[in-house]
Amino acid sequence: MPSDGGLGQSPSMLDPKLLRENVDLVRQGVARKKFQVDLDAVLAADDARRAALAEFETARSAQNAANKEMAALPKGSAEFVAKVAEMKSASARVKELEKRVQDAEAAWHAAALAVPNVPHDSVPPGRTEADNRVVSEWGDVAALVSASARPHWDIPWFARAVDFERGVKVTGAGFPFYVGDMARLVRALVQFFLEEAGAAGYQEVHAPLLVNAASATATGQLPDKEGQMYHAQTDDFYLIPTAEVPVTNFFRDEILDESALPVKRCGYTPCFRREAGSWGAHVRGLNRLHQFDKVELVKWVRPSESFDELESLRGDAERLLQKLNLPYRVLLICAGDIGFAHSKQYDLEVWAGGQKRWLEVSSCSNFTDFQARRAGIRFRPKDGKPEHVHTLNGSGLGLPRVLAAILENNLGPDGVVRVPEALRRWYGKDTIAL
RNA sequence: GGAGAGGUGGCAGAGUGGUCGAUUGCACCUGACUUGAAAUCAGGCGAGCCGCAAGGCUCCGGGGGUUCGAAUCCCUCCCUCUCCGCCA
Repeated sequence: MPSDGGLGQSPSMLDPKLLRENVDLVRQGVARKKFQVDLDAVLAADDARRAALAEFETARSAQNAANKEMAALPKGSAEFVAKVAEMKSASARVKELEKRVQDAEAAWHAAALAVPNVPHDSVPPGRTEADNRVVSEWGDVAALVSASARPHWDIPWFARAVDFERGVKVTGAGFPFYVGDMARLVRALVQFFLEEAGAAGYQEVHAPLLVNAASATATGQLPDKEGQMYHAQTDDFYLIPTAEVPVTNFFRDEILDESALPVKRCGYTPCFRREAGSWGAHVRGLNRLHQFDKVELVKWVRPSESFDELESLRGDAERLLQKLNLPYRVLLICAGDIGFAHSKQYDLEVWAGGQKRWLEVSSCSNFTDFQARRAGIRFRPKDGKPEHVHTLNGSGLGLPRVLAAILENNLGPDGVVRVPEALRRWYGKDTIAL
């Protein structure tokens, strides 16, 4: 159930106390990101809200006391009747003050929603993706240069294996059919990713593909990216753009046992993205789709351990590419290119030998307490008050671009693609060609 | 989709207009007793916000209303259960 909080409990994304007591820290952090926000306006709204709250609480306190006295009075007595008359105006005033508090809280909350998470100290400065830092590379890209290399959409049998035209007829652009061996290969990849995640300690969940507005808000898709999600309007549900949304919301408004941390979960789901306005010239074939498959890794961890957990999460994602023998590089995303809710983010990019391009197949991020605050996910320390957990997630991995890299990197002169050894257990043979 | 019954603290479950943020049981924590444990006894035990503090305020599925006063009455939405209908 969506709990948008009553009086006195307005969930915000950034810790309001952090903002109040360390404005400069937040100001510097936000300045490193690409988002613009008027922190002074947020602070002013916070002041206004607290002032209104104090005034309301004083009036309410008096009203409560008077009501307690009345409870002891005989109902019909003259004293009682006089008191009722007296309290009428006081009651009206309390109502008015309460309304003012609600307005002030709504204004403050709206302002606070615009404040992004602050980037971690280890995040490099920069304005655009050109400033992202390559922190490691794996595999031999040069070895993939060959005369027969070509983009996957130019492989003669590709149009039969991944049928975009039939997809257009049945649904629209970006909803292809995978046919025969290609469908098998998709299934093999899903199996492989899930098995690997399970072996790395992630508990598998099979999640809802439609979520309500409260869930989409908690993980940050709403209100920011409303236009990027498909919306089932009759029931007001959103098609998930990533398993991150349902999987992270599993624990929404819950307090976890500290002994259970870190909680690690994985889930395979199709993902649906409208990708409005982002269709460019080099978006062809499997590079960008409206519906695609992905296995997502999600962690809920103690705040003190979240940045170490980010490193191991990234390692879990990297291992998949290594086992598939696909060359890749790891980017540490710069402050200016990092997401709104993110504190630190690594992207994994696989080398597609035919297109001779790097394709993003995973994004591994630490959201610190940003999502947890919005989603109300806490843990109870040994002896103490509940604290927000830190949440992390990463793709492990997104399918279509991995598929593209497999096709392009393993294509022989004979037009046959050799399927990575790691997939044979589920794929059943060692080549694909239709 | 229709009819009916419900939604209260970690769980169970009282409470139908005022001293109820809420009886009680279980679970849990502390202490006593015990060699230790169990049993028993005593005490404690929801969350959030404002405040230097004292203290105050809010929360009984969500939202709105009636009232001096709402867990309790009204409206609305969501959800759960039972029966009927439909259906992979």
